[in-house]
Amino acid sequence: MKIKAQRLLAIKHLVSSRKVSSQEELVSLLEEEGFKLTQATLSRDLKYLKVAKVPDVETGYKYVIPDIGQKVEASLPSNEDFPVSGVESMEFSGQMAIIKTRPGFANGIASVIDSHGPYEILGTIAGDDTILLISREGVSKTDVINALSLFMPGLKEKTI
Amino acid sequence: MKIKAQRLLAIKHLVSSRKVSSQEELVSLLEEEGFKLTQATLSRDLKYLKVAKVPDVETGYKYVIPDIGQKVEASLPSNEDFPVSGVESMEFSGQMAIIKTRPGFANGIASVIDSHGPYEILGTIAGDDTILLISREGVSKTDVINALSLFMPGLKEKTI
DNA sequence: GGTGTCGATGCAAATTTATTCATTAATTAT
DNA sequence: ATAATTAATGAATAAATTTGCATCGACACC
Repeated sequence: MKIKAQRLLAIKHLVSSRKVSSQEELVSLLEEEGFKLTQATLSRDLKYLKVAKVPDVETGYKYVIPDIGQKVEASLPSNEDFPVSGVESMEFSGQMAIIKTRPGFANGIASVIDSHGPYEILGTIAGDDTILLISREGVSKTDVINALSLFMPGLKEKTI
Repeated sequence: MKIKAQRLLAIKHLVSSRKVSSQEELVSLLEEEGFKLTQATLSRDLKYLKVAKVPDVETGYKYVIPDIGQKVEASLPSNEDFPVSGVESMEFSGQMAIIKTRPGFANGIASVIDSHGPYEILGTIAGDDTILLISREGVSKTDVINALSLFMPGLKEKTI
């Protein structure tokens, strides 16, 4: 049906161009554009479009269009276990860990860790061949290793 | 009762390892792992972790951990309250603090901190976008924030 | 022309999720 | 230590979302 297709398009456009925080709000916006529908229908539309509801700092919640090709890490394509090959060792001290890398690799590896941004890791700082990693309070060494292992398989074997 | 951080980790793990389709379901799963909490708390946890609810063909809906690339906030603010404008966030862990900055800003901001040399701050180390700040023993988190706020107004709002 | 099927939709109920309020526990300041 | 703040949480409630059911209109077929 013609109207529905246009409406879906309008929904996509609205959702991606501004922060919509509830379905009722979106119904109003659609009405301003000449679409007449109820929230129930919108719920079905959003499900059809796979629009997700995600927490947002500013507005509490917002709807987002699913990203299609997003699994890119620009600088390190198609080499998933590259990072770990640069790691020489990993050792803990309290809630800190020191990761020794091959010379010059520390920054690259740290940026990989940062880009994955695991909840467990508060932050990292890299020198030339050493990374200092600070883990969040209440997080165990095992937690850290597990979190990193998700994208750095084999890391466990490097820990002392 | 276990610690909140552990619960957040458990939530993260559960959500990423299976398709959870409602908060009540997740409350049950958490209970099986020994966490006792209500749906209200879980709602807050999910908001904190920015876990999104997304339509799923199999289960209707599911929760997903936020993906890496979604920070498309490419706004370049004015230098009015430099250097705090370069600060993304500040978070404490024990007597350390991790300050996240915009890429490349860490050294500049750290040197500003060093040049003011507040008594409360033992020292800083800067990477590219992260500063590790070590505070003196006996100094509270608030002390640190207050000291820094003297020349970095608005920093308090950046702390997590 | 009837009649059946199907997709779209509204209404209202059911379900799910978010928030308010009050209380308690932690942390920090005096 | 004691007071003052701040953070965490549950119970209850409000708000938001999903869904069952009935209807309507378009189309196909007899």
